[in-house]
Amino acid sequence: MRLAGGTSYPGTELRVIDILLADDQELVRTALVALLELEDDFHVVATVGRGDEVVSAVERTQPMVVLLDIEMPGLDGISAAIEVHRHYPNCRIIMLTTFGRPGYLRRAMESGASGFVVKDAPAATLAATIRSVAEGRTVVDPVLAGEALSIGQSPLSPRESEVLGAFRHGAPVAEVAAHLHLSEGTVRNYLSSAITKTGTKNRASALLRAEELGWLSSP
Amino acid sequence: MRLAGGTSYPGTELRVIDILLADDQELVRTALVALLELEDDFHVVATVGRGDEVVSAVERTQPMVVLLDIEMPGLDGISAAIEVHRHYPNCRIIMLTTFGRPGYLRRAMESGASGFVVKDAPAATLAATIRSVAEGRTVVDPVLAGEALSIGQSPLSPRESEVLGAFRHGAPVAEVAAHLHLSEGTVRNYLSSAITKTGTKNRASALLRAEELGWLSSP
DNA sequence: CCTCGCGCATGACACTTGTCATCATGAATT
DNA sequence: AATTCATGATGACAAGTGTCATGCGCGAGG
Repeated sequence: MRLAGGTSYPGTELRVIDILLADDQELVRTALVALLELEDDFHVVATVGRGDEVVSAVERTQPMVVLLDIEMPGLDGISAAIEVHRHYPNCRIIMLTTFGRPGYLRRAMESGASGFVVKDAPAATLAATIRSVAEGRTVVDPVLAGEALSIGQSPLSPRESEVLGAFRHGAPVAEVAAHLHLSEGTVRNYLSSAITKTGTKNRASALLRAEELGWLSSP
Repeated sequence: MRLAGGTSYPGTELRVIDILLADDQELVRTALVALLELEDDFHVVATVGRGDEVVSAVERTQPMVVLLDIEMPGLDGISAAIEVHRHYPNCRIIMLTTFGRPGYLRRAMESGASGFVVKDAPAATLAATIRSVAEGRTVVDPVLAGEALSIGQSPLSPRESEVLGAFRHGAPVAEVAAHLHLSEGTVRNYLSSAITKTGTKNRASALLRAEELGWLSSP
């Protein structure tokens, strides 16, 4: 069965695409395998539930395409993509994630990914993306791509996004300052400029906005 | 094929369980359908992507079991469960969610659900839960049930959790006070006691803790 | 070379938050 | 009838937070 994309004529032999799937939720992972295996030109050769298991699984199974969720324990999807791309540059990577954060998209593509699909997309989109990417093309959800271009990249300096991100657990300034080996004043200055640049009025909303745009560095 | 649970002998006729699936992410929804349809005693009669479409879909298709994600646009899963349970008390409900918030579990069961499965669980667990629930039993992940019992219910008064929840978007006190038609002082008092009861030091961490335990009222 | 941006720091100031004491009301218990 | 308790309010005070001016050193680019 084919959900979308590609062409196959009677008598044409099928080129099976070997896929590795990385997603932290077991049920979703298994379900996606069931979905992908409905296509007769897809074959899932391995699945992993942690980012830090991706590279060794790629080594073992040599898949053609790797589907990577961004939110994963151990190692996030972007970092995993960088690792895979460094060791196996011929291996195609598709990011598959819940949120279409424009900043994520940019970093994903810079990390060596060839495709970006949100979990809100229909199954046909995923199938079509896998086939296109396997053939060497680069595929990004057009809506997302437009958003990413219109919003542009993060206005936050690396340090600003690092400091802002350090407040994700609601710690007070003093703790964050100690943790980053900075003075409290410095932390408040970075915070202040991050608040200004995000167009918000306090750290909490700055954090929310930065997060929804994918402007925060490493989790 | 059967992943787990139940018994079937050669010659025994199969009782097919009609299922309605509600999940906001199209890809996950489709994938879960593919997974469930692998079982020859499951049949997915309808899927919806919004909480406020659940009841009418139940009316139309009269499923035996409803699988409800908690996070959904339109109407959250718990409220949807209450509606379904009121109109169709014979229809069995299973909550299927990303997080095992103990508070969610409690409210889910009070809302008339018969089962609670986290998306981290293996597919066999879901299948077994569906079969058990269809036969009239009540099934809750034992780990989760233990947690819920050990933590107990929310110590926050309804008003406290409402006020605390109003800070989810990072608004300052003045705005929240205006929005809730309260004086600023009152808001700060509720906030203060919520902070105390969650054992935290500021509203941000109070919010995080309350959220992770499922202590906040309506989204 | 010299400016510009970034990283880092200090100190001062105004404003926001968190805590506490106190008080009033109405509903539910005892 | 007395007590408890959630709701709602005020005022005062201490901490925490956000802004700004100012300073220094460094590296990249005009």
